[in-house]
Order: sequence, then C-alpha cells, then structure tokens
Amino acid sequence: MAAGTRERIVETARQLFNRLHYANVTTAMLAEAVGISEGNLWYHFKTKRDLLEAITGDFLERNAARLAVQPDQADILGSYVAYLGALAGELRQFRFLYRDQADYGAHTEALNEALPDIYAGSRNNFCAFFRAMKDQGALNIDDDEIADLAVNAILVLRYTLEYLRESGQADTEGSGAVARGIRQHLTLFSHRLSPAARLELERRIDALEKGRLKIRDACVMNAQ
Amino acid sequence: MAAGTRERIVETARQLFNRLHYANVTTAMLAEAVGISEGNLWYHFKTKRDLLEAITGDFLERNAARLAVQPDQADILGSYVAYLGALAGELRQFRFLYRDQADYGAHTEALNEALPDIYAGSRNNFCAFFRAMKDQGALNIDDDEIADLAVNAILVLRYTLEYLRESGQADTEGSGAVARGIRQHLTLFSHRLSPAARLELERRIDALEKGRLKIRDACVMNAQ
DNA sequence: GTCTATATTCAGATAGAC
DNA sequence: GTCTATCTGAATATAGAC
Repeated sequence: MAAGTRERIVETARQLFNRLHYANVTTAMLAEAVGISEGNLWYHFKTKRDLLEAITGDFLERNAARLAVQPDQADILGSYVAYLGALAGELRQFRFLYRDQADYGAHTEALNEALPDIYAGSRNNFCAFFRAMKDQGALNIDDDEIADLAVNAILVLRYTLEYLRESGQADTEGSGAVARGIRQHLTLFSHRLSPAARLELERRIDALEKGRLKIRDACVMNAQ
Repeated sequence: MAAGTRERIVETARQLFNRLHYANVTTAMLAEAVGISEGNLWYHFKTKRDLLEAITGDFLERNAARLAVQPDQADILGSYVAYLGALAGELRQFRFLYRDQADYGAHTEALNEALPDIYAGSRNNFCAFFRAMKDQGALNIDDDEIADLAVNAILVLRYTLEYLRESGQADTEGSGAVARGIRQHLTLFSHRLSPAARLELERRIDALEKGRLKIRDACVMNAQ
C-alpha cells in the first residue's frame, strides 16, 4: 500500500489543481482524495509549496523537450502538427500552472524565472516553422510579418482556454477546448497557405484529434 | 472628513485589487490605504463580497455602454478607434475583474452570468466594424472569415495583458500594455487593409495613445 | 459614522504514538 | 510511513463604546 504514495500525491494534486484551482484545493481535501491522512501528506511534503515545486519540476522537464523541437524539413506540416500536439498536451496536463498565475504569489520562483524564456522559446519555435513553410512555398507571408504571426499563434493557442472558461464554456480535460484553440489558430494564416498545404494541415489536425480520442477511450476502458 | 467615505473605499479597493489581486488585498490593508479603521469598513460594506459587487456594478454599467456602440458609417475608422479606446479603458480600469477570474469563486454571480453576453456582444461589435470596413472597400476579407477575425481580435486585445504579465513584462496601469495589445491586434488584418485605410488607422491609433499620455500627464500634475 | 477590542473560522503545519 | 490530536496564524467579521 505504501508503494508510490508520493507519486500518487503528486498526480492527484495535479488533477485537483487543474480542476479546482491551486488555492481552492486544501490539504485536507487532497489527503482525502489520495486516501491518506493529512499527517502523512506532511511527511511527504513539508509544505504545500514543496508539492507545487515537485509538479513545477515535472512541467519544466516536459516543457524543455517541447522547446527543443525543430521543424523536420522533410515533413514540415507533419512536424508542425506534432509540435502542436506536444503543446496541447502540456496545456492540458499542467493547466493550472498556466491558468493560476493570476493568483499572485502562488507560483514558485523556478517557474516565474522560466516563463519569459518559455514564451521566447515558443516564439522561436513558431517562427522556425512558419519560415520553413514559407521557404517551401506553403505559406505566403512577408519576412517581417512572421514574428507577429508567431505571437498571435501563441496568444490564440494559449488563451482560447481562458476565453472559453470566462465565457462560460467548458475548458477542462475532455471538453475539446485545446482542440478548439488549434482550430482557431489556423484561421490566423489559413488564407495564406497554398491550397495543398491547407488541405494537408487540416487533414493532419483531424488525425491528431482522432488519435487523442482513441487514447481517451482507452483510458476510460482501463478505468473500469 | 466623512464625505464620500464609501466612494473612497470603492475607488481605493479597485486600484488595490488591480495592483495586487483581489485575494491578496486584506480588509486590514484596504482600511489602512483608505485611512480608516477596519470596523468602519464593515459599517460601509457588510462583507468583502458586497464591496466586490459594488465594483462589479460600476463595471457592468460601463461595459453596457461600450457594447451599445455601433460603427459610424460616415467615419468607420474613427469610430473603430474610439471603440478600441473604450475597450482599453475598461481593461485598464477593471483589470482585476478580467484577470482574477482564474480564482474560482472570487466572482459575483452577476458577473459570471454577464460574461458570456459580454464576449458575445464584443464579437458582434467587431463583426459589425469589420463588415463595415469591407463594405467601404477598406478591408479585403471573405464574409466567412469575419467571425474568426473578430474572435482573434478579442483574444489578442484581451490577453496580451496576461501574456505580458506572465512573460515578466509589466502589465499594470501606465506600462503601455493595453497599447501594445492594440498594436498587436492590428497585425491580424493589417495586410488586408487598403494602403489608405492602413495609414489612416495607424495615424488615429497614434493619436489615441498621445491623448492617453496627455490625460496621464494631467493626472500626475493634479496629484501634486 | 467611526473607533477599539474581540470573536470566528479554517487552511497550513507540527508533535508524537504506532 | 502512517496515523490522530493539536497548534498557529491570518483573514473575515461582530459587538459595543464614543
């Protein structure tokens, strides 16, 4: 029974934080959800913030892998969609880290320091992809417009979640909110894509979502 | 000395909430900032939430006026920039109401119920402006692209503030964050504007910002 | 209307037995 | 490693004098 208590705490906390907001999840609530006593919680994590730091560490690791992605020149559109998939998973799995920043002081120093680089890295990623698309004739855009398009793409992908939540539409796991962000971001440059590239990109994004659904169904079956 | 204590509380609270986050402003802090005792605070507002409701009421009133704006067919670009100015002022003055929604439960029922309509109304406003620009030959866009452009405009204008804050850049009053959002949103459709409309829009946005600066300078002088 | 003093609540954290 | 019992501190709110 003792096996992996720490891991179960981290995993349960991440899910509860995503669902209810970091500040609204009490240690009593968390202990009950994990099925242990509060005292045991404090044995594994000296403070609630220590727990937050553990989750933040997982996030930073996964994020670093995403930022290291480069366009595959042999398959620009395929690698772009793969990148979108990685970003989408990150937004879903670490939803509260992105969302609850509004709660000043709720964040670890590590994350606060990393965020400027995370956004800068993301901008570089998108610029690299858009430039590669342009070089291959798939995207019709001026050089000096690429950086702005990258920022717009980040804004749409990242904040469609908040927009849906604020306007009363579901934004939690399984609601399809991240997928809607991906669709919406396409409207930023769809009209600048070659007809072939446009079709291909839409086809691959469909496939990405179908894949997600299959994974989700498998999880539901496993949960029985 | 008693004159307008209630108003001073509301005004001071709004500013503190904007600067520090609703949840981080304690009633003790607020009472000290206003220069009254905590007991007196409770005389004017039975609960902290009552105070929030008073501010929310001010917001909803101002917001309703903005949503009622229609494009002036005789001066589309001028009325569009005036609309942007109204939206910008709202985002600045009621910053925390937009931002701290992540703090689940921090909001009044009134605002939670109004938000879907507020976003829907804003989308309608932007659609009306873009359609008018198209009809006058200022904007080159397909009919079925207008709704998406409206959503993108809202996302950029509203969330550039969060993007700047998260990435470590100032987003508070006087930082120019809202102005940056206005600039960024222009990149969504700048390439689709006629050269004349493009120049005219940029000129008017410059003027809007200059006007703001003049107002701000005046405030600083008055504060002496 | 405004103050001082006090009460209430509850989340975060500790102590020590098992 | 896990539990039960208890403590602390901070924030919201009340009571009652002036």
